[in-house]
Amino acid sequence: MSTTGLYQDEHLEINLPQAMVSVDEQRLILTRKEFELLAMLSANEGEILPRNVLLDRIWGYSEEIRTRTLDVHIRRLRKKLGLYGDSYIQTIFGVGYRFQRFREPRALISYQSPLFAATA
Amino acid sequence: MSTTGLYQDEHLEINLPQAMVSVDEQRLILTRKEFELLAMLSANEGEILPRNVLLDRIWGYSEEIRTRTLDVHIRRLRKKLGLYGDSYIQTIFGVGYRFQRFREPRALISYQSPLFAATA
DNA sequence: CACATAATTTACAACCTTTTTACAAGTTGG
DNA sequence: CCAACTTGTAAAAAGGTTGTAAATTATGTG
Repeated sequence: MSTTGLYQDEHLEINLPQAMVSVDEQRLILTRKEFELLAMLSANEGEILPRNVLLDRIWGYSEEIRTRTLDVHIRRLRKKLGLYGDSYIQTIFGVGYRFQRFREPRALISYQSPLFAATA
Repeated sequence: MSTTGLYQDEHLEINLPQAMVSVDEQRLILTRKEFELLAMLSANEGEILPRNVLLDRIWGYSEEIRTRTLDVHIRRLRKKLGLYGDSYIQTIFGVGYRFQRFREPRALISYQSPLFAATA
């Protein structure tokens, strides 16, 4: 996301200054925490945000606090993002989460190494 | 809304200098407070106006004053705006209110994942 | 593979905010 | 002074937000 606080791609539009988010032209109603979470993630597009950083910045929680609150909020956010939820918000196992720009799904390409090709 | 103090769309027309508001060509009779509220909101189209700002600017109330006056006036205003009341004046939970331009409702698009499409 | 750890998911309860209704006091104009 | 209108408040009802618990599923490691 740029420093203007705007993000836009084929499906998703985020306007941080105006606190507006749309998916496929459809306005999304986010709660404050959901919005803060998406804001923080998308403002750092492509960067991995560790759990403890998110919990600190958004909740003010220190490391000692054991909670699943972040996970649940991630879930709610993904759900509201609909079809694309999982594609925009990636889980980095054991570390945190990352927002990534939408990428058109590509057909998978098979590769058969000539080295191991069966001989007729 | 522009700096001219005019707002107009498919259904609603607001003329601040002349203090005239119409919905679907029908003149609306607003009380002073209702008008001030709509004026302030519409003059800041798209912007979230926090409760405390509205209460300060329109009522001169400081933060300490606990009152539901704003909510009740919002209600009366929405009611006079008729069918579109809720669409023009959005509630930002825990924050305030926002005036937004009318948006034609869009038809929802169904999506059938090819992965789960029934095979004929 | 078995185990430990992490994340996902669902459901729920507590808490807080807004909405709605009704009423009473205040105001205005004839 | 009366009638109609405006305004603010109280209180109940409705609704939204948030964190947690707990069961389930996924992931990584030896």
